[in-house]
Amino acid sequence: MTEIESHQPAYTNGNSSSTNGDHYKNADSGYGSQNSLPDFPRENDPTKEKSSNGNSKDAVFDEDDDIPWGQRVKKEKLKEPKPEPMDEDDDLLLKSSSEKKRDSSSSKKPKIEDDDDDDVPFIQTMAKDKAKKEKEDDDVPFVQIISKAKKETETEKKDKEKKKRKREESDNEEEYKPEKKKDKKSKSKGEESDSEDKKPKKQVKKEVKKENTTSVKRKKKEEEQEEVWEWWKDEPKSDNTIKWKTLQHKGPIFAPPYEPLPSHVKFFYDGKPMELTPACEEVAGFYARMIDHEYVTKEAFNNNFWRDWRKVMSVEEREKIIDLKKCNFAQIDAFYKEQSEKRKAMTKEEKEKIKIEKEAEAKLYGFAFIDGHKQKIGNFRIEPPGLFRGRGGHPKMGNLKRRVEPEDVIINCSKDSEVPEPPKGHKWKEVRYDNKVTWLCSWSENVLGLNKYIMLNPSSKIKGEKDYAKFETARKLKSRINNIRKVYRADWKNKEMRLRQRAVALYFIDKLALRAGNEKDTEEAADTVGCCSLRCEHIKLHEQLEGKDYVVEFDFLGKDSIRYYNKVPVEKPVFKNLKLFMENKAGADDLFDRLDTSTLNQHLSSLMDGLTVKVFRTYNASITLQEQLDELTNPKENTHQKLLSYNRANRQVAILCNHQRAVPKTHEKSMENLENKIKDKKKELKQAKTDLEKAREAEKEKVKKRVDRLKDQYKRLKINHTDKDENKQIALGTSKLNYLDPRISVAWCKKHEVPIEKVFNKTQREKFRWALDMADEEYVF
DNA sequence: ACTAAGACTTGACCTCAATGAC
DNA sequence: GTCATTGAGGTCAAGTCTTAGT
Repeated sequence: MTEIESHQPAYTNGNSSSTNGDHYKNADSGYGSQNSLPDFPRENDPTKEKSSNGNSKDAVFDEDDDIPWGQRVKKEKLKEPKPEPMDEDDDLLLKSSSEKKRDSSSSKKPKIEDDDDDDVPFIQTMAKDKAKKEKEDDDVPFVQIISKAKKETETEKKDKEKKKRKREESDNEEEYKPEKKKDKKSKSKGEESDSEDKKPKKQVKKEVKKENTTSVKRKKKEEEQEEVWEWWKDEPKSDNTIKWKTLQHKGPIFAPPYEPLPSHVKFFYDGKPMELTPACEEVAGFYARMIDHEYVTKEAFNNNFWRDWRKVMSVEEREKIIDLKKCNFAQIDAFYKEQSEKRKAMTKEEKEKIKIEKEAEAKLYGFAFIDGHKQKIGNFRIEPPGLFRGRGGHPKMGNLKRRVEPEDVIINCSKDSEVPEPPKGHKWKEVRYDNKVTWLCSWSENVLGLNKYIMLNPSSKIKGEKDYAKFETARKLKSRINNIRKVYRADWKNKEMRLRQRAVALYFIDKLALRAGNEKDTEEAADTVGCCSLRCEHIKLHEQLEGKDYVVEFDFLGKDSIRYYNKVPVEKPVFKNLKLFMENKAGADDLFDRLDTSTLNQHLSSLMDGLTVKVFRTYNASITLQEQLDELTNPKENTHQKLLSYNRANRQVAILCNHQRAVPKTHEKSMENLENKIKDKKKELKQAKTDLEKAREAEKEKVKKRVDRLKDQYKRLKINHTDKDENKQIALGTSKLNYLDPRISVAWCKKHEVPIEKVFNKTQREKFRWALDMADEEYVF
């Protein structure tokens, strides 16, 4: 019999379902982040000892540090709430003033060098003690930093040289120009409008200009290779339903065919080896490869797998294999593990060979030509078959995701382009010429029946333009937000329930950056919610909690079944309305029963062109970054310290958006290691200081340098430690990539003379090329 | 008006290679 | 050299929002 062991999951968050109470366990292991806009003092995470002693706002509770949050609440004296009719105007006036507070409170935020921890966001307080010690050694010379910077630029140089060599090698093979010519040819055929012609002309002009300069050759080569389409310098186009004029590409790369297992690798049924047909064996292999994963401990996963596996079995197999528990996949599992070990152990040459092959493939299939411009494709490989890995309590987890054949694939390209060839002996499902969409290929996935697409990379014009537009909409919201807030505040006392619900929901969306919360099919997806789909069971109302009035306690599973847990003081009319909405309802009833996302979005678009729920998330994320950067950055500090501030600002956004990440198992150990290093460094530094005192005059200078160097190293370690610790369960990447107007970061870098590479990696720089080019240090979101 | 499908963005997870520590 | 750690990049699921269909 196979061991279907109950392995410890590698990651612990996200997989709890709301029905079994698992997520409360998760909460105790540190997942409740307290998030709201920064103007709300962030409460300490009850689950972390470290965090509970830093924030003086919560000083009342210091004595209770070890008491679970829930119990603290009981300890609190419950003041009798004054039942006031919510419709009264003075009631609302009261809120307006607190709203004002919200707008100005941000200026109260402390600088990080400030010793006073009042108001420090909870995560920052975690490293408070250490940060304080750090302050002793405030004046550290720049020597080390400079030398490190040098090192980095040197490696970067090397890197560039390597790349250049590569480029030069490949330069002869493929030229971009012919494609351009082709494009022009097709244009001269008369299909294209002349307005479209403007863009390529501009580009050409630029190239010609360069040719007249001295170092023509190299520059030209580089330019051609990288081909930056500076679309943001072009006139904005009038019709954005047309996504392209010409589109040409090579189609997708399919998953390699299944390679049957070598004969010595056996599947065992009921203790006896059993030969499987290739189709059956392949699916068995999918399962075998997941044997270590938490998935195989889940009933739904096993059931779904079992059902689908049986479908691909031959009649004989189906007759014989009747119990999953009697299946032993151990040898198959071992075989695939061995394979991956082998891959790791390959020589440099072998690895290099594979790399080159992949690059060649990417060169051919990884680019499309849009309106004559070469553009990177995002995902040119079709998803391989496997078992569906739905997250949270997804009802379809473990279902077989079948292999996609060319016969499933629709190709989209322009009529006059070379239509990609299907693999030999195959046909495309369809070739269409739809320039109202941006995808190059599509197919329908069998588990949920949804369409999948091959689309362009974020660095492409098509994606970039949209991204740019997104941030422009968010900026427009900035100029309208006061008015919009006024509108929804007024609606809190609207006669119509539906409008009141809308107004309260909008308040949450604005204040907490919640997602919209579309309705979901419970048969097809995990039970997760957003704002509009919140149910009564997801919030608790506290007239008083932790010294604050009218606190709403949120606890629900959001996107990807990530838990959202937050206690938020709200304004009184909101609180009263919530009470009203929940009257005579059961836990599973919708909180906003008269509201859905389309109604809400319709309303929003009537308030401002292009406004949807999502825009609030973008707006709040970006404005938070900007405010936090202004507050946290100290121009006197060195680059490292500034970067810590940047990360902290970024982190505030990630907290707001509830972007969590699983804490790696190795985290504690890794922190311990760092702490040891810090201790060692401190000793070393102490020694050096003593040496300095004893040193003779001639040697003083030398020893002084050593002390300085050590000081710097010590400090850097500390910063590293702080940053890491604060970051342990917060993921910064998502917000950086999707919510933060990149121009804010670019401007900050310019203003504070921080190299942009420290903030955006290569991919991010490519995606945000438009922002790098556009923003100066004056840029204001 | 309502639902379903389609298109596109957002998001966590995962792999792998580079790097650093020893 | 080995091993652990990190970060980039890739993967693909899960959202949002729009559009099409009835």
